Formats: sequence, structure tokens, C-alpha cells
Amino acid sequence: MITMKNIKLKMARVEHDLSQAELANRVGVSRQTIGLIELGKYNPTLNLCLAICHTLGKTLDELFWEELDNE
Amino acid sequence: MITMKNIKLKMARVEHDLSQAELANRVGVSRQTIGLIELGKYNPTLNLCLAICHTLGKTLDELFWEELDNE
DNA sequence: ACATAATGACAAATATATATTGCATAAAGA
DNA sequence: TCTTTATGCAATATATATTTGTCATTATGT
Repeated sequence: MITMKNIKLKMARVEHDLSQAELANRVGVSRQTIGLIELGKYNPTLNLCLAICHTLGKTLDELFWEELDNE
Repeated sequence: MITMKNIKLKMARVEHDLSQAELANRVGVSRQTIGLIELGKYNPTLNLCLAICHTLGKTLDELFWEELDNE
């Protein structure tokens, strides 16, 4: 469960001028879930990843493909 | 939770001459999990998707993009 | 300085991904 | 045939993703 911060997700979200709560709303999950994914403390499901991608206009590879560094 | 069959995953697996059980072994999950993902009856976690991708030499987009599922 | 929004952290509860076991069937080989 | 391998299906059990609620802190704005 030791993942890394998802900077790319955070950047894509900010790019759309969305707060974590707003993105969570559009995607249909809780604010905490989005926050934890950005912090790299979560292992989201594929469907959630896809929903985030569609909301932010990005692909899976663009947002979730190996961010291999530590925080 | 009715998803579409993941044909691309099955093709990539067969391309590597792996059975569901063999792929499951390498990825560290049960045979049923792989089978259900291929049947589109499951919503795997990102880490599992990534493990499958690395084992089969594919990216997330190549194996898991655009099988549109409901909710 | 004060207010409010945005985020991080934490715990307990719920939902669901995944494991485990077993059984059924079809295909391929000996 | 007989045996083995591969796959689907189903029930129960476990692990973990996700929710809900609350509080603290850090911006950001007035």
C-alpha cells in the first residue's frame, strides 16, 4: 500500500479549477477518497480511475501510469 | 456492475501463451480473479491492473481503456 | 484580524474486491 | 475411453476500498 503521491492527478484537477470535493462530486465518490488518491495512500478501483479520467479529459496512462518516485 | 468482456486482456494473455491460472500466479492473485476480469464481471484495483500490465508488457490504456461500464 | 474554503488526518462503519473451496463442462492427448 | 488442462459458476470467508463524521491546519479573501 506504499504508493506515491499522484501529482499528475492533482495537476489535472487544478487545471480544471476543481477542488477535491468538486471532483469527488462529479465522479461520485467522497472527498476523502480523492484526497487519499492524490496523497498516494490508496489503491483505487479501475472504474473510479476511469471516471476520474473521463471527468478530467485524460487517459489512464496520463493519470495513473507508474509514478515511480517517493514523496 | 455489468461490465464488458475484456477481450484485449485475454488476447494479450494468450499472446504470451499463459493460462488464466499462470497469469494469476505471476500477478499474485487467484485464478478466479483473472477469469472474472476477463469476463467483465469485476472491477479490479489499480495496483492489480498495473501488475497485469507489467506482466504482459502492455500499458493501462492498451488493456483497460474504454471498456465502458456503468457506475 | 476575522471569516471561509481547501486540505490532511483519524477512527469506525459499510461496501465490495479478492481468496478459498468445490463442482461442472469442454477440449486435447494418450 | 480415460486423464488432464482450461475455463466458468457459485457459496462462503477475508481483506481492503470507500463512506461518514469530526477536528486541525493552511491558505485565501475581505
